[in-house]
Amino acid sequence: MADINSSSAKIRTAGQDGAGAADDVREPDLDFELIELLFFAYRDFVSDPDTILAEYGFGRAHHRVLHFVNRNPGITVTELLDILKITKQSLGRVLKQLVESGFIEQQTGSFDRRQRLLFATTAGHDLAIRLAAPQSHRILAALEKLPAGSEAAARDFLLQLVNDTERAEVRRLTAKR
Amino acid sequence: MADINSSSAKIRTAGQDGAGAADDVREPDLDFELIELLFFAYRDFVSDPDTILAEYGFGRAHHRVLHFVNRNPGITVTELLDILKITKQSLGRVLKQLVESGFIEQQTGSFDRRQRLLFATTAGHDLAIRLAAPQSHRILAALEKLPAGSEAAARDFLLQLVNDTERAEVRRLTAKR
DNA sequence: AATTTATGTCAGCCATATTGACTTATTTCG
DNA sequence: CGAAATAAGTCAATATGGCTGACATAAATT
Repeated sequence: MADINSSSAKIRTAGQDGAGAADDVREPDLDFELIELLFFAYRDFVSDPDTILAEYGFGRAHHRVLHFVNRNPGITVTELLDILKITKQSLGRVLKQLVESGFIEQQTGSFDRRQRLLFATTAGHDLAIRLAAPQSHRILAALEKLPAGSEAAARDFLLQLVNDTERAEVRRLTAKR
Repeated sequence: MADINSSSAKIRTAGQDGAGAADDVREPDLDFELIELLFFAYRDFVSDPDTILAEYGFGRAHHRVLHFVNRNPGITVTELLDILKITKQSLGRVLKQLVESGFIEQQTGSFDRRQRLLFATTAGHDLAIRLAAPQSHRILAALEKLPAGSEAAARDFLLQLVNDTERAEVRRLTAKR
């Protein structure tokens, strides 16, 4: 293997040139710590259900859809799209698979017959609970190691991270029960 | 459009049948609230840099690679794979693009000449900062609305969400400066 | 009656991830 | 020294989950 970059151009190094703080790597006004912790926490948090999902040939997209349908019985397709922030086509594929495999059922709306209200079947509910369990255990295990009030603090922090325009809706969806 | 599911099978509904709490939707032992808040917070948090990335034809994968290279000058490919938890092939593609477009440079390791140490170029550093800025602003704006101590509480909570096996390493990577 | 809305679907494309096998260079170890 | 292990790069094939744009149908609204 030949050497790479033997004539090194302008790269940034971590000091050690004895010239003082001229090439300081720190960027003190940016909260890298929380940026990275959000990445690492989410990385491990979403990986929990993967082995369960693999049993059914499902992916994380199926998980998200099933979760919010189970939690919001009778939700419409449009409402689901607003939550997931994906396109109709992207949702359509996984939703169809969940319906065909018997985890979600559709009912024509009684007020507005254009709507297809979505419900988890018993199997869908059971699977949603199985998928939520390891994530919930991870959260509760974390909170057990932290002082009282940490759950409320975490809730408040995460809610404030949500877009201003979405916060009321997210509060409604998450805090209702 | 024909009706769907006119002969409805076993679906779960949200009460309203006058039969009491027999089909209660709540699952009191699962922390759905924090599960969902993590989803919503992360959904909006990672969307911040998208428009900047689109300027360069990059995606979120490029962002993650550039971020951790910029923050860890001289990181090896193996270390980067451990952080991102993706395969060598997945990393290879985006890393190659970042090198070819001049945001990351490689240097042969001096101790171990098999290694390719990764560094952000000046352009890479500048882009990494541009990408981190809206995420950091989102975090700081959230913390401004919350009581003192919320930053430490958020940090502690997120760190505890990380896998036990990874926590020490994540602490080392994030808390170092 | 015309328009808007909710949903579904087609065709195609792109980004990002996977596995498994294999190569090269280099280091480490017996 | 020679064998084995390691770091990195690459190949081919495949899957998932996003996207756009266009179009169709049914039903509600104006």
